[in-house]
Amino acid sequence: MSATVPTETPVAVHASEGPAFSPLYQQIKALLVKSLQGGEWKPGEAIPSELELAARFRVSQGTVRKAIDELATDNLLVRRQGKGTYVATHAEENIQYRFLRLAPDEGPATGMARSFLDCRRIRAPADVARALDLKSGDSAVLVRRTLSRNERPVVLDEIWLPAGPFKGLTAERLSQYAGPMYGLFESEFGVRMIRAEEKIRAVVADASSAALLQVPEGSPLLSVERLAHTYGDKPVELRRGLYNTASHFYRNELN
Amino acid sequence: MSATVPTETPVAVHASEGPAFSPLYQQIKALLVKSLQGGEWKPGEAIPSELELAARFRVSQGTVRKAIDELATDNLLVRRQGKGTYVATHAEENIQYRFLRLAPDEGPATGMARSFLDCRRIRAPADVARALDLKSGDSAVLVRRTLSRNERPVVLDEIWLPAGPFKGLTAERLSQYAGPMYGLFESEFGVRMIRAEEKIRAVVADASSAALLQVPEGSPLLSVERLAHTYGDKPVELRRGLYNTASHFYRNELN
DNA sequence: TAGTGGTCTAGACCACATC
DNA sequence: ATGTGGTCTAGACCACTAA
Repeated sequence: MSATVPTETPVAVHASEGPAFSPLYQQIKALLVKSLQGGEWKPGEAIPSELELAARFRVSQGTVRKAIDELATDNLLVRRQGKGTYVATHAEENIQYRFLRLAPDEGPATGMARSFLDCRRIRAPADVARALDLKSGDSAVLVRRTLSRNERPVVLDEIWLPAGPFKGLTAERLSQYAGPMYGLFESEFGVRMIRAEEKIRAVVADASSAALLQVPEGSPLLSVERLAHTYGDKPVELRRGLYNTASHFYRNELN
Repeated sequence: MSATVPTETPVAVHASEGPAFSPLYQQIKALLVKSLQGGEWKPGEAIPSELELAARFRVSQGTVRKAIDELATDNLLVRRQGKGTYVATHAEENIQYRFLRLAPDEGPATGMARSFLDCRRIRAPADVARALDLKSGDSAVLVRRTLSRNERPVVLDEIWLPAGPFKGLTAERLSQYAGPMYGLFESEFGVRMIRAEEKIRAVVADASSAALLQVPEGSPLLSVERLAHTYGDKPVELRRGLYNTASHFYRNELN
């Protein structure tokens, strides 16, 4: 128990060592990320207390604290006063869709009904392969689905994933899983999404999109291309969404 | 010099005082915001050193530090190692448009050419009055302008401001001012924008928008409605933008 | 009551900018 | 050489949670 994790190799000290000085707490932060990435602590679990980590890394509590603080603002960890610090998880999140910024014009932002159209394995097109860092010819999983509110489809998503890490993903498993999709990815495939970039444009609906979203062909739609990354800024999901913004809007905060 | 600012009334101590416990550093933060709002330190100027502030508030440097840290992440202050801590300003910002999230598909994100269409004083329509917390019948300033890249218009903005604080704003002053518009608002009218929310939709161009943006009528455009706030979360600008996303996109980061 | 994170302090020293 | 912010420490005490 007390010795399962030996005192870590003391990190490089903060003496002037020529190039690339890095504060102790940044080094601790990197070590913690490594442990998270390596699965030493699983999503939803508590990590050791600050004092334990301080002993393990041979630094003061304050230094560990600063490292954890940054990981908490990065949403990799969640602090709970009196209880401990936990690995963030998509599974038990109150917010249904952590990255979905779509809100209804009126009424509460209730959950939306999912409907999976298909889930196929195909060779990744060149642009998808480029975005996901795949070699040309590598196969990918393509999932298509809609989200509806009040029986009306609002979102049409086309989700590209590298086939390797997502072996065994089927439309059935997607339908049966209750929580958010990223929760499934995390618990079943060990891929945790931590950050994403979106490129947003206005486009017009083509015939097939119009049919699926039940709008006239040529209607304006919001095109949202999301590239989601896991640890180490590795891109692992390319999601192309079309949003009907007739009674919804994409909300953003600028600071 | 040393006594121009007397020791501040010691803040409420952190004894259990029934309802609403607030950490010392939060109280310091509030006091600093008050000084910023009151103009004790102007945008671009340095605030007193951490040790000076610690003496003034009768707390430790670490407590002042934590308060300043939060104000820095809120973009109200800017820390410069070895020099001091400065009041953030829109005037001398490297980034041309702090809140504009539009990026070109190709090429660098160079500055865009502004062109002011008009600047009028009119009674605020009901929806604008509601957004800006004006009484119905209050007058407002309406500025219309375009932003162009490579001689092609990309953005058409309709900017609503409360007439009171912006007395004396004319199209001419807008055209003559070199920097970003928020820099003008800050230095000439004492209104500093701190935070904004945007609601984004896809729409189609009507006749007049299409003409100004040089696109066919019915083209898809990104509608970006921005509500910008100053200190105390007071809304002071409603900006309705139409973006041509044929060769540009709205970029967003999700954490 | 014990353990956790949260706050606050005082002091040392480092890195950076300026004179 | 001086002054600024940046890092790190050690220790005290508070607030919250759970047994």
